[in-house]
Amino acid sequence: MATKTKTRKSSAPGRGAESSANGHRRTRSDHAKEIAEDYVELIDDLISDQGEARAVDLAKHLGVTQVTVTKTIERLKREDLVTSEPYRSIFLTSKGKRMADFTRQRHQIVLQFLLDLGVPRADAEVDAEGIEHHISPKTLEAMKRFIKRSK
Amino acid sequence: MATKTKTRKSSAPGRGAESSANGHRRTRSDHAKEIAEDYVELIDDLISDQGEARAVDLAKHLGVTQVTVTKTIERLKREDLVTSEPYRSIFLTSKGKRMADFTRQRHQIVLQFLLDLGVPRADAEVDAEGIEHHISPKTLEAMKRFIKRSK
DNA sequence: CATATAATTTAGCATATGCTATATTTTGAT
DNA sequence: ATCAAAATATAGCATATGCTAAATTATATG
Repeated sequence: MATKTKTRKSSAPGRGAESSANGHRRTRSDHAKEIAEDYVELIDDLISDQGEARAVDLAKHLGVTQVTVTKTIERLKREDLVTSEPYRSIFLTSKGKRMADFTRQRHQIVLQFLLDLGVPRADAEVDAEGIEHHISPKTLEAMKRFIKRSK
Repeated sequence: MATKTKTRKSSAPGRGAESSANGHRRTRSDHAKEIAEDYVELIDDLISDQGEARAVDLAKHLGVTQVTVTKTIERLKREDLVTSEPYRSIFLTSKGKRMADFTRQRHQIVLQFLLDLGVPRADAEVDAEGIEHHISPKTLEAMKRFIKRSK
């Protein structure tokens, strides 16, 4: 019944095949990790700039409600990235601080890289936020080399 | 009461302030859009390479189960990006095809850019998948210029 | 110190993505 | 044509992120 125009049994697409189960949408936990990086970096910034990190400020900066912040903070607590007592401000654990430091450093490199590449600052800042979570060590090094070259 | 070491009312952190509610984690729908881009691009590739796009192949390439694919395809149908009948293969709508074309073009540019930057191919391929969804038009143009320069 | 305001939490809900187990349909081989 | 295998769908569940509304706690001000 019905005309089958193509056989199913060809297997292994020419291009895009070798990526099987990799490279692509990297499991749900990767997304959660991006969120975690955003949070710890912002918490660290707020502590530096304002002396403390309050949920209300996180909410403002992240563009979400305080409820969302509270729930995400609960997860970050479970993952030993932050600590906080009810109705008090939020602190980073040493693990959280380490993540924040690394994330910020990477962020600065990506931003400077985009600027040196000729991307207008406004766009560079937005894009840096978006792509920083997906930069491998190799790419980060290539970006560093490029920045040095640009000096 | 306890000692308060810092006042709360400083407002406007020195750096990282102007990003308020922007630049950062851009609403849940942005994540859904990334997934959509991955799907339509892969569907288009599979149709080109194998003649048709089956859920089982999508699952294999994306590293998720067929159930997850089915559910996401349901959403993409609602968004008028794909069509499919029960137990049949998946097709792109014109809107889906347009998205796939744009996404693939952008992907190629990002990949070539990373390669020209000196990133090893294996890493470049993984990173391209990760960052391609976060590249603004301005950055894409800067990447194109860089590629031309590298020729 | 009493109280209004601000910040936080709790409760309840929605959506997107992911899973396993099981049922159903299609495909392919005999 | 039958029947086993492959593909797909359905049911039911879990987690992460997001929301509004309402309750609770802390802070600031008179």
